Amino acid sequence: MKSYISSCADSGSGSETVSKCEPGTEKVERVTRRRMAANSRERKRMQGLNTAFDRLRKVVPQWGQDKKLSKYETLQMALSYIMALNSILTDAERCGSSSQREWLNQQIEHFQQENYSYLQNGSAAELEEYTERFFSYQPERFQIGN
DNA sequence: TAGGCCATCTGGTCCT
DNA sequence: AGGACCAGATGGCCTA
Repeated sequence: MKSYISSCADSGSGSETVSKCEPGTEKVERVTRRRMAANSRERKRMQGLNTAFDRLRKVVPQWGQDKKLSKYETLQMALSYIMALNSILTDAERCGSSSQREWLNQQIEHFQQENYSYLQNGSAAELEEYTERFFSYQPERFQIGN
């Protein structure tokens, strides 16, 4: 799999180890067990994090159908998506109640069209620039909690 | 082949 | 002491 230079605790997953410790002692064994347990916990933690990213990918607009968003892109998209929804809700409060539904539909459609074309043709940097321009990103407006 | 993205290992730090 | 979290290092895979 992968090779790493470590102090003495091998992962048990096929790593190549350059050992600086004397083998066979109780202390070494204990350290090794702890390191392996820590590695296992870390893998599990990262898997949980990746599961969360996958769930997030399912609820934000995608790059077309096939391209999977990277973690960075997923966070950027989630940010712009939340800001867009927030913007829509904020502006909707200023609308008359009779035309509100129609206006909301127009806003949502507009967001989807604009966003989709950027996602298909633009780079991450362009998307970020677009997001700031289109939504007039103002961090202080979107602070949550204290 | 270079660069981007990712998984994994590891040691440090903080918290319980 | 041990677990959670984090950042750096490393190497594999994929794509332009």
